[in-house]
Amino acid sequence: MSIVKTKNATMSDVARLAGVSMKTVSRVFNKEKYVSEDKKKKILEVAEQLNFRPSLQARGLAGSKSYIVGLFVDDPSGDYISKVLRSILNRCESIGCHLVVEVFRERGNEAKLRQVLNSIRFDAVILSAPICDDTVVLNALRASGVPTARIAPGVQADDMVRVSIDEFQAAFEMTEYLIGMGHERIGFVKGDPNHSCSLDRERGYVRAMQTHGLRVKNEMIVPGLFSYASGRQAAELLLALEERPTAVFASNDEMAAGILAVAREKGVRVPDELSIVGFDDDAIAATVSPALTTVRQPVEEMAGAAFDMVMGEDGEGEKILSSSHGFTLCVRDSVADLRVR
Amino acid sequence: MSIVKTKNATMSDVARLAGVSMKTVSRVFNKEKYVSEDKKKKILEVAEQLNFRPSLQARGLAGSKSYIVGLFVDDPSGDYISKVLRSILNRCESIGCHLVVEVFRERGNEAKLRQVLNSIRFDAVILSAPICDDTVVLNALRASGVPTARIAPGVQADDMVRVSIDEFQAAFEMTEYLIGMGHERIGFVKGDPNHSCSLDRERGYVRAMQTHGLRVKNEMIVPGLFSYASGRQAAELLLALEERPTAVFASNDEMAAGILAVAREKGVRVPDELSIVGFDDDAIAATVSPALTTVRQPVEEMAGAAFDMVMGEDGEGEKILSSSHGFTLCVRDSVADLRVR
DNA sequence: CTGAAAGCGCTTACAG
DNA sequence: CTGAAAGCGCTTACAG
Repeated sequence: MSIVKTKNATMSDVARLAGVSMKTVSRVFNKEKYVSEDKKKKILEVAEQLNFRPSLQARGLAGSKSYIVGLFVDDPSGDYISKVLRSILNRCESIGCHLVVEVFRERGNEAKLRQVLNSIRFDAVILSAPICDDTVVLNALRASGVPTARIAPGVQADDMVRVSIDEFQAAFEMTEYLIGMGHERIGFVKGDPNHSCSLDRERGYVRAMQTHGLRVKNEMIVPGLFSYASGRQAAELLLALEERPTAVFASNDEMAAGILAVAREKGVRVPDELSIVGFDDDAIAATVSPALTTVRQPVEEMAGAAFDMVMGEDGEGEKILSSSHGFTLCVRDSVADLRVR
Repeated sequence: MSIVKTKNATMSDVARLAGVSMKTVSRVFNKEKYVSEDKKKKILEVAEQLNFRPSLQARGLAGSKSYIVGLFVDDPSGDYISKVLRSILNRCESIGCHLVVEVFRERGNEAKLRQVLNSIRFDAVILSAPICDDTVVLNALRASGVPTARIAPGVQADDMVRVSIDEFQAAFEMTEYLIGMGHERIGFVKGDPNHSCSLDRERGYVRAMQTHGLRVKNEMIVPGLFSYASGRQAAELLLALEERPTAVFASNDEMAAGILAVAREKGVRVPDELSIVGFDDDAIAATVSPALTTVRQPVEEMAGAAFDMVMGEDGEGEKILSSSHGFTLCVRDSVADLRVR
């Protein structure tokens, strides 16, 4: 019943057995230079034998680095966050640090913020949307001095790392694509208004319509929340219109999938009677049928870049604080070419 | 450029300003009893004013608790893990501890295991499949004395917490459901052989077939890996058969979605010409069209139970080490009733 | 109900 | 290239 819990070896154990001081052992594990090869070898040998690793808690307390990076999300679900997670976890592994995930469901949750920021010392914190635009969070992070990276931010914060794509341009091009396929009555489903990209995407749509001399009707722009369910609701509105759109641009793929489902239930053929496009190239986009034409954004690459920049901030030389990433129009089967009719 | 990083207040700051010893402050923050109400009030007041929270790193080093729980996964993606994550993150928040996620891609990765287990002191570790059956991991965890919970484990380990559903029975009932709908030629797509549930589900299928006097043909059982792509491959095999199945039971919903897509591409009508059922009630199940009939397992409830049990292990009284959860047959639109023909 | 002392396992800042 | 001392911010084990 009472299994002996083998106590971990400590740095001083290693030092003693290797016949050196703790400081020298510390040097080896922190990859500092100025350790003679033979001592280094001996230390590594003893450490291996004792199965020694420096304690995260002890280093975090004693030193200036914590080997912990934080990822703050509003919701840990969904394909988008999965990609972010996967990418960051890979990076953490390769540099030997660890990821702590924290959930901030509502905006400006100061209690949670203090709880987290005052108790854990992070080497860096990465913020996904919409938290990356929560000024309460940003200010607290700034006050605490933790290097911070923001993925797809909206509000200005020039002191923090940011990665993004040109949301406006991507939506503009997608809309132009639809127009190029002969569509004129194009509906638009907005994203969650809490996400700054929602407005950018909407403006891209509007601008493209205007640029091509097409009328932007209010009834053609309906609200959405980035969820499948909200996509379904949007579809109900759009399909109830007297003059139905021939194409709908949903601000993300989940909503596009919801629209697709409703269309099918109502016997509206996609893409023949209704073309549908999304945004993100979420896993769902290639899965539904017809597969969704969408805007692919390189989420993993972006999250990786955010990590690299924010963890490199302390280095000497000029620091890179911002990177803009490319997007691709991913053409699949959900758009009809009206020009061939 | 050089913003003053406001140094966090420490417990001794609070003690000094409140006119008590550190130990008393410590008592308050650890909710120990035997602190007079007035001192407690004063301490809380000062702490609030100083915005004080006990340091995770310091408590972890000094005390027996670390306030860190680990979640080990083989892949952080997918709806299943998202649910696990969400559930555990909720629990962590409510008891004031933090989640560290670690990825173990291959089995028996001793290097990573030592790295993680020797450097971080966890209060508990939660293992998802298939890591929960990796004996190297289990032994290391046992040796380190960290309370461990396993979600849907296969191999025996009576000293560890486990949560599960009756995979065999669920697959049995789903197969019986298909048989009850008049199907006799029922194909089966296996899951990833690394997951113990795969074999259980297959056995449930086989047993149900036998129980109802139906022939289990080898060609009707095809391999799969729980991925959408492997579902597609399985569909190619099954649909190329001279005697096609009238129904296919995929070991999870992602594969079922892949089968559905291939069927549609080949002009095979679902469910009229081919019924398809899955397992998990993954987000994708309700999203595809027709919506998939599937087995719903209460993943969040299971993960929550795992957390509660493993964190309660230290308590006095008998500890609950195992919980079995209910599943539901979730009937949607992907099965044809052959009896009405 | 309260507190003084020691110690957790490292890194820092120095000194050599 | 190497090391001795102090200290990080708490909890533990005692003593009262």
